[in-house]
Amino acid sequence: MDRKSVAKILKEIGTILELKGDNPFKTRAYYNGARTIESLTENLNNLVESGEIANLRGIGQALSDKISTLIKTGSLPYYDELKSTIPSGLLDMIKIPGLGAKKVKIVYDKLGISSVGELEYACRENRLRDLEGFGEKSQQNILSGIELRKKYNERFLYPVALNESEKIKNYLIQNEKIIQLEVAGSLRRKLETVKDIDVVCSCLEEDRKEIMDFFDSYPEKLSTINKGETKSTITLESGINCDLRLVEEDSFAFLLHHSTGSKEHNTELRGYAKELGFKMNEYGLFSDEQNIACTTEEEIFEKLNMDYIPCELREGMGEIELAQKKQLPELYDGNPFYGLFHIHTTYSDGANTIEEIVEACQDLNLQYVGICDHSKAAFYANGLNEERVKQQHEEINKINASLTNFKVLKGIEVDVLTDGSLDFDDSTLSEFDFVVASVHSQFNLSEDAMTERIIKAISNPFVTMLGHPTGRLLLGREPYKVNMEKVIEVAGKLGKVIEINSSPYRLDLDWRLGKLANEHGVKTALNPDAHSIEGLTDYKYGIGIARKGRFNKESVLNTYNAKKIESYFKEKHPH
DNA sequence: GCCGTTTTCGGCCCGACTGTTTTCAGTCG
Repeated sequence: MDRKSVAKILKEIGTILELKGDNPFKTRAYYNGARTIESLTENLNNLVESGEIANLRGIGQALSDKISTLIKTGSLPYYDELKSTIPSGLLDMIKIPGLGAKKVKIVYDKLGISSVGELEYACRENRLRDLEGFGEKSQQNILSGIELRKKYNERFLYPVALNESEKIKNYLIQNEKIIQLEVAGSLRRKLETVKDIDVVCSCLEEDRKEIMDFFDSYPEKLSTINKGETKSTITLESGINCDLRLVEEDSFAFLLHHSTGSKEHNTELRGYAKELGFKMNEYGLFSDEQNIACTTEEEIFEKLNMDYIPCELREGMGEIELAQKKQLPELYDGNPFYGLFHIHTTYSDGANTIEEIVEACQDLNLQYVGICDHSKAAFYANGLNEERVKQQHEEINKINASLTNFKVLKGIEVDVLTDGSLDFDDSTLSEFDFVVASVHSQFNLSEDAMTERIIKAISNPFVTMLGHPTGRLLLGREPYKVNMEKVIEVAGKLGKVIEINSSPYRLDLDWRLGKLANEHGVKTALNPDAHSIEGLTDYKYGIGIARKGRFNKESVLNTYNAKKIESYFKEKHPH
């Protein structure tokens, strides 16, 4: 059993305990344990084997026993028994907005409802309305929650949410009563998918009502979820919820921090502040009844005697401890950025010619571009055979001869076949400046087979980079099963690059593995995997992910200037 | 269930809003 499955089971135990009305702190202990396991970079099997598992923060005797049982036997009697005490549908019901453990329990106990379908039916028959603690409104809210869930599947791609946030920002800044305004939340953390948009503002107390009315009159509003004096939520026509919170100027930095951090980051930081004798909330930092003024987030961290934590890191994944020790890594900030790799052209499935791509890259002030069309196994994408590779190289030679201060690099996105071999032989591969190896078929192998397949592919001396390592399509397709820990380890040993595929549909390498990649000295490249000129600038999404993954400037290949990248590839090229 | 430089018990982050109540529980972030 793998790390993710263990985490999922622990989380589910937490939810079931919550449904059964068990001690809320016990419930939380399971959630915390799940999170710890989920964000592990060490191999879980090894930790269990050595017994170190019990030393992890948040994992005590009980949890370490259960995790060990899961790892060793693949199942957990405690979990199975617990699960058999409640219908599985309750676990779905709890995901509906407005329904928590307590209310699900009431609905189940009083009406015998044990699935979302039954719940919807009961709402339509007005059977929830008369339950204690429920009413007309809650019945209606649950019903629209079910509808919305069906329609929008809960999360949105980063650029979709970003676009919506910019529109609402442009709308709100027209209101002159607003003093400061920022978009916070997971958008500001540059998370790959986003559930809602959090906007924070400062204003005078007497202007709150007017601003909230203005927010509620947003032309692209679909409906109002709640509307208070300092906090309101609306649903946009696109289906995304948007929160607005208002505070006075003195509290703005605190609210901005509060609304930016993940729940876990905030919980941990407040706990730490408390250890130092402070109380911290979205309004300020307090020592006894004394208010400690901060006008920027930088000052807040300073007052807490820790490094400033960049937004992208505020996930509650160990950044607070590092900041306390003043050991936060220096993150790549997008500068310098000299060139792109992994660009498709009309030779395979791209929309633009090499020349058009070159021109667009020059407009972006880049020094080089790596052309990477598909290889012959990708017949669906008009992949290149050996003959057309030659043609393309001749064309690139001509273009290069005509260019000053810009270089076209010869790359290829070569298909990794089922057995891990590549669909060009070494003599063809040797013609390229660099080679990206990607899996495009046979996603359903076992984890072992897939891991072996990918490791074999990157072990080919001509392969420079691994392309989209898990094949996931965000909100669309699950990653294929692969032991990325092993892949990263091998990539580190062999000096192979793992791309951060920067297409907003992929953002793969997952940033959660960045820490491990760094530990193994693996470099990355922010590859837009562009299939048109418009896609070239997708690399900017990769910058956010690289920061979340804690990559520094030196670990990002795009920071190499033309001269340096050419000599890097030459050095890596087997002779 | 976890944790400990006030350690083996008694804490465990904190506040806004809603819908239901008639002072608050539940949910959410």
